[in-house]
Amino acid sequence: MSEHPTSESRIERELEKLIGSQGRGRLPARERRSAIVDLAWTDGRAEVEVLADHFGVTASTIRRDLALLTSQGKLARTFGGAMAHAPVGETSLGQRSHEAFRQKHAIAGWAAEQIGTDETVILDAGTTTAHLARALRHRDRLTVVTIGLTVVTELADADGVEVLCLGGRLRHISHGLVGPLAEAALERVSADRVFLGADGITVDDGICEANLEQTRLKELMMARAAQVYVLADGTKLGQRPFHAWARMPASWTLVTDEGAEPAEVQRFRSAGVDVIVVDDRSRPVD
Amino acid sequence: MSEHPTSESRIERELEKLIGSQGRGRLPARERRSAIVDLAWTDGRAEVEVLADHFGVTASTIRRDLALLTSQGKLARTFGGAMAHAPVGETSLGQRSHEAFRQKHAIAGWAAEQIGTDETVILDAGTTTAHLARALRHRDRLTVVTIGLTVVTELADADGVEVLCLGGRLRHISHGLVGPLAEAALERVSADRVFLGADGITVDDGICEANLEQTRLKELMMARAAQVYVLADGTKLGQRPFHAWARMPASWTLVTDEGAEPAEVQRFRSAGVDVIVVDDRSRPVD
DNA sequence: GCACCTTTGCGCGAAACGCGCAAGTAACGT
DNA sequence: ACGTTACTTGCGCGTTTCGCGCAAAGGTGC
Repeated sequence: MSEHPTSESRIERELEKLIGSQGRGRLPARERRSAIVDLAWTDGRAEVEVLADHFGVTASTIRRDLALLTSQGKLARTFGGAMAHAPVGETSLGQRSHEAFRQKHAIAGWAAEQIGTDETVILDAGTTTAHLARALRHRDRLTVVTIGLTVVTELADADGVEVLCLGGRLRHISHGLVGPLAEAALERVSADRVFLGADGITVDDGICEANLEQTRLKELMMARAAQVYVLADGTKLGQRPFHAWARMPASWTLVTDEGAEPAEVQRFRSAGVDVIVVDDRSRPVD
Repeated sequence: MSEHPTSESRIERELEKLIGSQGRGRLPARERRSAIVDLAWTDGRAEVEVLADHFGVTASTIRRDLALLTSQGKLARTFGGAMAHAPVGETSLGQRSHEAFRQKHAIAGWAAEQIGTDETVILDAGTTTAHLARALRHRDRLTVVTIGLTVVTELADADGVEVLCLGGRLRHISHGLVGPLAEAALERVSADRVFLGADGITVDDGICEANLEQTRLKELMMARAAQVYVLADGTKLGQRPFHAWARMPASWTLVTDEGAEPAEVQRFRSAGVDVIVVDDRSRPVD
């Protein structure tokens, strides 16, 4: 148009101030960003153009905001805008379980195949059992009893699965329930199978955990199920990271992946443990 | 180069087939898409170029795949690629609570202010109480007792808050726990305050819910707390969507927003109910 | 063998991106 | 009160990415 497109838009901005095109003045940057997160949370996603229009700023500004918020982990950037960043890993299995996704997925896959229709299974807390829960989402006529928040979350919308959540105090680190309430509830149910996770597992002492509250619960779960499985990727075998132990029953099954030391596997087999080594590769996701 | 750039790349493709540049042939479309989801889940995100290179197809194909998978809700599209889609609305408060975000947020904000240090509060299941839980995330020296899965999820990483999850059978529709296990656990705790949600609330009959299992639980929760609050946005007042009712105690507080009918509010006040009407606007998020 | 559907590659115009610069604004110290 | 500093915003511009349409290739069933 004229010689100075810049000065023209400056005039527009002046006018904007005077007449308040967006009404009641513009929000400070900080509030605007907070509001963006708000909006994104409200309807899951927010588009750049819409936001720019809504706040009366240019798309550039919105993009900068989104870049900032993304770097802060409050949002996730998409093509035309951003989406509410459900902190994958906090609620579900995400970054947290990146370590050994394939292994855990494969182990969980094998475990899921063992569970028949109309059975009742107990699932421990932990990322591996969360994978198992995920594998059970589309199952029908199945009852899952659990102390794991991640497990419940995975099955929250699995209409075909009956989910029984034992109560208890929430351990923020593991997202599992522990304490008297869990133990009392456990006394009121029994199951066909129990699938346990483990911070470490040895032939001599059994499952290793951070404290006795957890190991006690694991022992109780084992006592309430006919068949006991321990799901532990190869790195857990023979490890003793803590000093609380859950003793194993006479008969149980160890499910691990090919990353396990053959010598370690042999040690378990020699002790009469039924050891399953699943193939990491070629197990489709969903 | 030559007159036909197309024919040149066709030759390249021919060569690709013969020498197997990507090794062992190309995956069928269906498997490739599955593998893309797998990869995205594994490391959280996947870039178009990387995927194209990995599968030996063009970026166009990958984009089409991503578009398809996005429409199926399996992935979320980002600028240079895609990311693992943690379905926000399923786990936490997302689309589900879209309806009345501001109202619920404001109500929850007021409720949070009532809770003092070292108190124990019972939180019902529901989106409004989930908002309340969210408002309590950064609190310290506080015990939250709940039957709401969304509440537990919100507080899963709130290290300062002691979370006691009552057990029970999971209602997939409301993400709440019900049944004998929940009732039994409730008998073992009491609290300073209880915050209840409601599908409908009337002066004469009290809280309206879909079935007696829930209303029974609500009555139990009310009996276990010194102070009773019902959090219900304006649209819930006077509503009778179902036919199961929870009777109210002699003294209780109704917390609603300005969307409530003044006549309706007056009806509650006349009946001796303590009614709080919070301001929807100007309550910062987080 | 043929017709039909799906998948793939490619080109091209449109959209979105982000970087750098300049101008404006708020906070702070002297 | 004034200047300095840090921050924010708008704009231009080159770059990247997107997605649509078309034609060829591959697969399937009659």
